[in-house]
Amino acid sequence: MSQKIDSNPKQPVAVTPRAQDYAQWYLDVIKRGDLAEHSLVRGCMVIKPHGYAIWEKMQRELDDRFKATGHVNAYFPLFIPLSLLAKEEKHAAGFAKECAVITHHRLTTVDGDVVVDPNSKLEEPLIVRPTSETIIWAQYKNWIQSYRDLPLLINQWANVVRWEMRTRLFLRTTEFLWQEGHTAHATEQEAIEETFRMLDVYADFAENVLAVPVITGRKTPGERFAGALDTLCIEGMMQDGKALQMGTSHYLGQNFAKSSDVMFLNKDGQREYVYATSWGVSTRLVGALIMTHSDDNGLVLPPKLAPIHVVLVPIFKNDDEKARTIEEATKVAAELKSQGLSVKLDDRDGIMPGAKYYEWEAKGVPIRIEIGPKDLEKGSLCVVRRFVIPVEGQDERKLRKQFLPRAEAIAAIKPLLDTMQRELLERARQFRAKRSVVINTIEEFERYFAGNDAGFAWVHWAGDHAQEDEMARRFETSIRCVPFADQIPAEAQGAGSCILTGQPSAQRVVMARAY
RNA sequence: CGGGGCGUAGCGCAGCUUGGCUAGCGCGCUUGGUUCGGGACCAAGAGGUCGCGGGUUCAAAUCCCGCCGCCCCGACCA
Repeated sequence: MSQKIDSNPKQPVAVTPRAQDYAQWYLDVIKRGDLAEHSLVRGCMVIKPHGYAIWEKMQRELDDRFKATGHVNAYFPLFIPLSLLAKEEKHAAGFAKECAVITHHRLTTVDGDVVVDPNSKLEEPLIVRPTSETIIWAQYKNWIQSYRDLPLLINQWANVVRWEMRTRLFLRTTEFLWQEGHTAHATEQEAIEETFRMLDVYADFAENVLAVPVITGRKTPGERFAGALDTLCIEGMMQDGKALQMGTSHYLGQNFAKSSDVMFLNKDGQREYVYATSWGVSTRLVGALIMTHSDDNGLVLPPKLAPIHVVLVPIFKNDDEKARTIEEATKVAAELKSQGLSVKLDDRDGIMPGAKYYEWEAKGVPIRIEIGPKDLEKGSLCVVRRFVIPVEGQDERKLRKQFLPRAEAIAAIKPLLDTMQRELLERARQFRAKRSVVINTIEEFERYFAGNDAGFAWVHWAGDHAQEDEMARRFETSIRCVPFADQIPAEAQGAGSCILTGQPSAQRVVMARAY
């Protein structure tokens, strides 16, 4: 039930301000940005071309990084025999509640209705993959004989299905797109190094491409991936102060090698189980992107992920001006394209320039260039940034806009995109810093999360799983991660005592509400 | 699965309480014209199994029964 917030019904429904209703704002940004929509299937979404283009850019960046670290892509089946999934007990138990199950393979017509043919029951049900460890390791068994076959470094881009009870566009849908890396190693140490290496890839990607600052750390046993010995993660903070898990990297030990019986002959001629990792990020990252950078005008994209870097809007009053401004815009577009930029010329007729501005802003295009008759006369271009770091006492819209001599303007675009990329990361860092706090007592903790500006609480913790649940019940918070040493800000360093139990604690953890 | 809400044109809704003319409005869409430096205007159009199935009635979007679907809030999760 989206509510109209525009008093003037003649105007299109704008984006609900963040401050008014954050959840609705998120949905509005997606809608106005033309990123995705609900489908006919409950819990599933349609990723529209603009949203998919962003995902494609993420894929490209990630895939390059995977290749650079020695990985190759492959593809494994969507369906997993039930017995295969069941082999690794903890893993199977972890996913049991959210598996789609295929039980029949044929339809038939009864009295004009198309129904499932009861005679087509499968001997063994198939599970739609919630993740592919089991099916992949069933193959690895045949691929790995010797230490010479290791390491095996494979990634796949795929869809997976997890039958969640409640869904949100991009953040949690029944079907989603992701990549899953599955590697096999001869030694524990090598596998653990891989787990950390890929977490670093994710962290680098998050900060340098998504412009989302992340905390790297380790999940507590209760939050660990089903079947893993260790789960590492990157955690981001959204604009409502909630944490979002943006990627995970798991050290699986020999669990899957044992359940799939994958052994290799080492240099000493002895048979050993191989050591495994798996790691993944999903289309959830699009949600992270939206919730980190976007504003009340709609989507804001870091230039490195923007499907369109620059949109050109010609402004004209008559056919003559139309011809001349479009001609100039076409030239400018060509010059920008030759710099490797992605450029869109919006020469649609019958739409007011202002309407175009709103539309492309809602879609997150970083830079707009307006070209009107005055620019033709002066040999100038009007360059407008999608966002600007506000300056006290100055009109933001004016601040975003600059009139530059043509050549100067064209030369300025790439540096400006770089600047904007940097500013987004910096802005997000500052926001996170502002919404992070060191807390030492449970009373203080309670007050903090009772307020409207809660974010990350750095607290000492020595509790167990049950006590984590207690915290969740009382405050709706969870331990997002046990951060690595280099992630801990100066003011949060040092040992102390657990916020709940008072037991000694070597370091602080990050607690927050989470998506 | 528990609690709440909603299904009427592509989107957002009114109409239902108290059954009745040809089912309406805004946005969007099409065509023509005037416009165009921050969401244009005028005119003429196109577009509907009123979620589905029964029932009551001379007559159902409206009343009754059954079903289906979606959204929101909670218990699970990338």
